[in-house]
Amino acid sequence: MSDSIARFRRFARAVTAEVGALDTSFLGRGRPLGAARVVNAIGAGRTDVAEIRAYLDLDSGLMSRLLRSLEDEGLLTTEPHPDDARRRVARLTEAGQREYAAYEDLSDARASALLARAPRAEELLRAMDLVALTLGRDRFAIEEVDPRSEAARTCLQAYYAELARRLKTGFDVKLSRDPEAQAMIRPRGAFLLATADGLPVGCVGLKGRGGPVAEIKRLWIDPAARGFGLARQLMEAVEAAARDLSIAVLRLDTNSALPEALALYRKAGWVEIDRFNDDPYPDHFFEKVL
Amino acid sequence: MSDSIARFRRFARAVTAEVGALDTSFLGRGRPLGAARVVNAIGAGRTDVAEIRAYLDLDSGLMSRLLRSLEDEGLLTTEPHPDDARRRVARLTEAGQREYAAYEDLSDARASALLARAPRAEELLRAMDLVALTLGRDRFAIEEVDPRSEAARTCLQAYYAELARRLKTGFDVKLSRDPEAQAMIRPRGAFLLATADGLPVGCVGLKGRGGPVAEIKRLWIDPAARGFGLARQLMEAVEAAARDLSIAVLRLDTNSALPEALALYRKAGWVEIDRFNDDPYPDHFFEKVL
DNA sequence: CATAATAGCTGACTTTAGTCAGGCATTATG
DNA sequence: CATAATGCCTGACTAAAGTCAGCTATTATG
Repeated sequence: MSDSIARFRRFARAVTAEVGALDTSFLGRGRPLGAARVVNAIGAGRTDVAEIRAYLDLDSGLMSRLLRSLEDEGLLTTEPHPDDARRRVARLTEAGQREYAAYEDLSDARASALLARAPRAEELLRAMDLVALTLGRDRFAIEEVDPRSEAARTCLQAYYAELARRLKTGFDVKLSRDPEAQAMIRPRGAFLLATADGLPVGCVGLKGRGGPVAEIKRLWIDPAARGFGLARQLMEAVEAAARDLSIAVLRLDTNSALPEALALYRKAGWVEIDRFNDDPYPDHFFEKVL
Repeated sequence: MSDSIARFRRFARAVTAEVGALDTSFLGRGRPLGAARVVNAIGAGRTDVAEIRAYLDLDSGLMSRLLRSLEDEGLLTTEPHPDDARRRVARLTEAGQREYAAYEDLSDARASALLARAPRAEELLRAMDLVALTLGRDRFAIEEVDPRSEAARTCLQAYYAELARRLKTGFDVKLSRDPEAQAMIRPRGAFLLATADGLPVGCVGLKGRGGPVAEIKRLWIDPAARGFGLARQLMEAVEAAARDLSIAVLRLDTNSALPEALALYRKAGWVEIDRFNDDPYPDHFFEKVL
């Protein structure tokens, strides 16, 4: 398949040009690229000098000089790290934050200009998601969030939409047993969100009733994030959360129109049991003793 | 949709890291990036010095010095352009070709390493195609080729596969009137191939019988290249080719399962006519007087 | 508590990239 | 055929990036 390599490389050429153009636009703010990158790294939350150095792959001497020049410009201040006075942390001043915002605006403007001229923007974004997640040096992060948070709701909406698409019967949340949020918040339950580079890419809910039995609900992975073992990671994380909440037995229901989910549960040691609710959508029921 | 911007930018971060890593790997061959880029540009077929300069956006002084240093290394030779002695053309020596091959190997290795770790490589490539074509600074090129050439056959295979997928009846080339290649080669007809950055992305055939009436066949556009008006461009090009061959009347048949094709023909001034063949697949017939 | 390791800083570099004015052939143009 | 324009070259820069040895202050370790 040398053709795949040619296709990959056509892609690489196209994005190289795009990346170069963005760098050039950064120069427009009268500061060399190295300094601009430092401002952006700090603005993005990388405050530890060593961390920035590792991220940007800079020599310590060069890093030091860049910090000094940005300090002279009044864009940042440095101070010793509270836990270790050998290390330093950098912080943007107000002027620095304005500069960072200006760089962000440049990037945002490029992004929206490009999206605007794309004939099928949503399809393009899905493609970009897949590429970003495959190339991504950051792996996935899993955190516990409120199921009513915006990120959680984004995932849930996508989950409902996918069920509606894939179940032969369609899917209407109102007809299903929609767990109220409290059941998926500690101390009764939990709701886990998986993110990649800050954007939500998957979720799973643990719906408890205060007793030793709880249910796994709403396991969903962004199509672009499938194939990386994220569902398994989320399931492991939610089982850990359940143990933490002293849950002894986990249950879940699912539908045979979702074969990848069935396969996952079977492989992860879940055993099939009889129907335990009268929800109209599921046709398979599983249990796992922790 | 500020979320789209966030998604775009996650993509940009991921590919920036990837691009940077490739550049770094180029440095491993003991030559600054500028010089490496020149070697690659020439290796890729850009021999004219002015053309390389425009492509890499280099100052004439800098370009000159890079050429000189590569000449000193024995990687290339320059000579005056045969048509215009002010211009120069650069040519890689054998040593230069070996260096170019080494750079190509580095790129290929990165590409295949990345593709190997992608869980769904074909889906990833489709995504990359779409991104590359949307960002691509090079627009499409249309050229006349032999319908039996490899690139043409790639398109035709994809065309047949798509018909098989989209027609309710399925599609079997053998049951259709497959024009023999001679009918799509001058002087009887023509076959046009659209490429993007060297890779085939669409085709159209003009099937003539020597008389004033000819048929348009095999119009196909790579899904990743749809929405850019390429079908219209190909139709215009094939009409021009038909005029060039003194064709007076063009005909074509198509199927209502391909609504975008029907819309295109109607918009381009084609008028619907009665069935003019007994091919089992088409259910719509069009004509255009040139 | 002496010693080693770590994080960052400074000075003194080199290399790479980029800029600009002027020059020399060569080619186009009125 | 004089003049202008073009394409490339050279010299003489400046700016940015990257390297390296040695320094100081701090923290970890046996």
